[in-house]
Parts: sequence; structure tokens; C-alpha cells
Amino acid sequence: MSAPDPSTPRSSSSSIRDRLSKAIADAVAVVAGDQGLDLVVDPSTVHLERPARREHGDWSTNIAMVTAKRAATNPRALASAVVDVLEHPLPDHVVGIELAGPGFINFRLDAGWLHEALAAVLTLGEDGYARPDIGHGEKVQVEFISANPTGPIHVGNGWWGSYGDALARILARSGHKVSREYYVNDTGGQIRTLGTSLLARTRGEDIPEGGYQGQYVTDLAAIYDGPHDVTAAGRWAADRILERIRATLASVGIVFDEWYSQASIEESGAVDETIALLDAKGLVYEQDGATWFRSEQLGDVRDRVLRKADGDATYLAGDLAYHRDKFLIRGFDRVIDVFGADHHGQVASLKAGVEALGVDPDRLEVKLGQMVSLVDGDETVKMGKRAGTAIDLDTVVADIGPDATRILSLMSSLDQAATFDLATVREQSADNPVFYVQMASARIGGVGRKAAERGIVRAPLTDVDLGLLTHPRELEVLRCLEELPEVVADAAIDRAPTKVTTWVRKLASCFHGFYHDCPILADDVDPAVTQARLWLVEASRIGLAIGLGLLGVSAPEAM
RNA sequence: GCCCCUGUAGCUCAGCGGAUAGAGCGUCGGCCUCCGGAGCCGAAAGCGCAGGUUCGAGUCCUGCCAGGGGCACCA
Repeated sequence: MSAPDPSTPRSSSSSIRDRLSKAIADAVAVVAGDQGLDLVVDPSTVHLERPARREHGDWSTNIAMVTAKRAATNPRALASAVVDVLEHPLPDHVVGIELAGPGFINFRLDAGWLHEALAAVLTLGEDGYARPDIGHGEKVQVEFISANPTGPIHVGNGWWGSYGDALARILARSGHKVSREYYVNDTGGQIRTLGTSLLARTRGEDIPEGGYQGQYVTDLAAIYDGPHDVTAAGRWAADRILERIRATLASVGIVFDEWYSQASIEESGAVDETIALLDAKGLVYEQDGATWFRSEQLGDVRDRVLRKADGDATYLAGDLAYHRDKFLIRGFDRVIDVFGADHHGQVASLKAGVEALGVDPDRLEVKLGQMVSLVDGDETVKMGKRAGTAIDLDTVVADIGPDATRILSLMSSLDQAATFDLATVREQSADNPVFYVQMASARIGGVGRKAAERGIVRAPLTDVDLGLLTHPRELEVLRCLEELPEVVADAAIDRAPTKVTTWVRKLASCFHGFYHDCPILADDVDPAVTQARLWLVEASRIGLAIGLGLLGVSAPEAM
């Protein structure tokens, strides 16, 4: 998966993983030849992992177990033969190979491979390290939030928005051409309802049944001086609300490339064109005065209305025109829509429509964010949107800050209907998961300040012996940093920003352990060791900056 | 009834099909003449139930139980 990296230093021109994979595949080939086994293994398919338990070595492969059956032999015998071949000569950095358990082949390495990894982090730096090219320039659009501009966005939208934005960052770092988009529902019945609500307030009347009750409507009414036309008033209010949404999102670091107007699609005639396109394929019929889409033929549970009896296009019709635009006009290779789970019902018809338009429905991924609930100590924070008691994202950001909001929302997976306790993240709280990570960042900044104070300057990397880093705590930091490129790749492939969150917390943990046990600038530390440790600190800074950057969380130099 | 998601430690959540399942909070017990103790170290405590696939299942499949969310000519 990972391509050879030309900038990895020293004799080797590829990662330790690639070198081990190749050695293993070669050894299997030798054994197969010797024993007349029908067994060819491609190095890229060799499964290598870092065992959880250190006594199982630094790297391990299950190659014998997965191929034994194919070769009609038993795993331990095959593994044993492979080990014999692998042992002369031992691959780079390998100091021991053991056969273990049901047929694992475990490799013990000297610390040199970790020093190599450290040099790679430092050479490539914040911009270049952990940039796995798994996208190969694939053009992907991430559409997320897209909340109706009929009121301030609520915490759930913020949570799923963090996901969408972090996913976009991860995809961009892993070789995809990414565009972030917000679909603005600025037309239809709800905008008229918004207009009706606004106009009622301007006249000092109560909001009619089913209207928008929030205080923001009253506030807007106070400054509205436009025509008493429902649609005009609704659009005007939606524009104002959208501005507020934009500001709220910007406050947590979410910025869109495109705000796509639903009204613009309808006015462009694209909806009619799309319906005509479906009609030409025999997928449209009239019934009860409405225009229907034969979506049931394409996997939906039933047919759907595209144009209502009153002549208005349905949301689905607009959405199909919109997705036609994404795929067939703008040419995205892949579209990822992030919706709340309450929009689950739309997925089948949307997929059916995309397929009907001649687009492979697998190119459309719909990620559903499960419902989020907040708790404040013992108090349950109400989240009901209907009741008008939903908590605004603004409120939470004002309470716990943008960094806490983002990292908190990226700690659990999108599929998890998670509950979060605001009390544990609040500034006053002594123990919370957010500052733990930022504390590592601040300590790194502190080392720099202290070094400057004492007139200690970091020597050029080429003059520093990284081999002096042998303390277990130091090596744990290096192991963690070495994993980052794969973490980024896995997070991109699995669409799982939470993997980055988990990694960042692990790095912070390793760093705190190192910092606690390994003095960097103390008087009794060998200056050569100080130099090596300063570079380890710098590599940690790079790792944290990359990881937190992908999450949209700041890496403060001081707190 | 049908569809989607989820059941992992007292609580909130992590866990590429790998060998003895992790973290934070909470509980109990250690570490501050030392670069930021918002830290470090240790202890007790867990995969809803039943089958299946696999050399190997918390992870994949099926059924059951429990919780959440959907099943509009609303968006």
C-alpha cells in the first residue's frame, strides 16, 4: 500500500515494512521452490503487524497461517522453513526471528529502525510526513451539515460537521482532491413558513401553528423592513440566518469551498431536465396529479413523488438534480454525503436516483451520524428540535471552547449514539481529555522556551547521534510516531477521523511518559543526549501538529 | 411490520480477523529540593445471549433480546 519513500534516509530506500515484506515473500518463494509447493506470495499482500505484546517482537507476520492450507502443509512447519531461510542473512535491523504460537513469525529489531523512522519524521517535516497517497488525485466532494437556514445550527450538526471537516482534511492529506460543500435549502415550504413567522412577528402577532418559535425570529423581525411578501421575507431571513451559521462554523474552524443553493438549481431548470432524463428512461409516471419516480425498481422500498400535485418539485427532485450536477456536470469521482441519522429515509431513493442517472451508486457514500446527547454533570441537556429546546452549537462553543468542542466530537465514531458530559470538559475541570493533549503541546513549547533561556541551540540533525535514544520511553514515542502514516491512511480508507483522535491521545501519553522520565535540559544530562532528545521533542511537535491539524484542533505552545 | 445504527470496566468511549481486550472519569494505593503535577506509576473491575464461518472472532454471517433513529405529494 505505501509506496517506497525516496526521502527515507541512510542506506535503505524503502520503509522497514516494505523491506520485511519483500524478505518474507522472497523467503516463501525459496521454501516453495525447495519443497515443490505451489505458493507465490506478492510482497504487497504480506500481512505485517506490530504485536501488542513486546515479547512477541517488533513486527510479526501470519503468512504461514494464511498460506498453509493453500500449500497443503501445516502452518508451523511452513513457518519454520521460512524462518530458516530468513535467518541468513537477517534482514536490515533484524536481530532475531522466532516462531511462535500457531505459526506466527516474530521479528525482533534493534532500535535502529526507530531512529530511521525519527529521521524520516524530521526530514519530511510537518508538511511532508504522513502523507500517504492512497487517493491518487481522486476528486472527492464531502457534503456535510447542510442544515436548513431556518434557525441556528444545533449541536448535532456541529458534531457531524466536525466529522465531515476532519474527514475532508484527512482525505486531502492522503492524496485526494477534496471539496467541502454545504447544500443550502433556501427554497420551498419551510422558507415560506419562515417568512410567515417573520411577518407575524413584525406585526407583533404570535407565531402561527407549525411556525418557527425561536427568539431569533423576533430579533430578525425587529430589523426587517422589506416587503410583506412571504417568500421575500423568508429568503431575507434565511440569508441572515445563514450568515450566522457561517460565523458559527468558522469559529470551530469549519470553512466550506462551496455553499450550493437549492433555489439556484430549481431556477436553472436543472430539476426539469433531471426529471426529463428519468422520464426518457421510462422511470417516470403520472398519478393522482403528481409526477412519480419508479425508485422501487432500483432498490427503494416504494416509488417516490418528484413533482407534487401543486406543481412544486419535491426535495428529492431537487436532490437528484443536485447529485446529477455533482457527478455529471462537475465531475466528482466520489461524493460523500454526511447526514444525520434522522435522514436515513432519504438514502435509498437518492441512491436509486443516482443509479437511474447512470452513475455507479457506489460512488455515492452516505455517512449517517447517529444522534448526540449532552449531559452537564447530573443534568440532562435537552436536545429536542421540535420542542425548540435544541442546544445551539454557539452555546456549547461559548461554554467549552472550539478545541474542546472539536476533539470531543471526534472521540467517538459517527455510528455511535454518544453521550457527552460538558462538565468534564469545562475549563474549571481538573481532569478532561482535551487539555491532556494540549498539555503535551504546551510542554513541547516549554522545552523550547527553556532551551532558549539557557542558551541551548539545537545542532543540525546531521551532527546529532539519534542512536543515543535508547530509553524505553524514548522508543515508545518513536514507535508511536512511526505509525502515523498508516493511521492517516487507515482513517482515510475507513472514513474514520476517530482513529486520528485515538492516535493523538496515544502520542500525548507517550510524550508525557518520556517527559516525565527523561530530562532533556538538566545540567547532568550529556549534551549529546540533550541534542538527541531535543530532536525527539521536535518530532513529537511535528506529529502532534499533523494529528491535531487533521482534527481541526489547535496545538498551543503555551497554556 | 420493514430499514439503519448501537450493546465492551460502576460511568463515557477506543479497539486493520490475531497470541494475556485499552483509555479517561470514578474507587483504592504510591511519586513534587526535578525542563509546566492540567503530569507519572500501580491495583480492583468488562466483550447482551445463542449458533455459524475461520488455524484464530469483541471484530465477519444468521437468529434472539435490549436501546436509539427512520419509514410524507416535509425538508
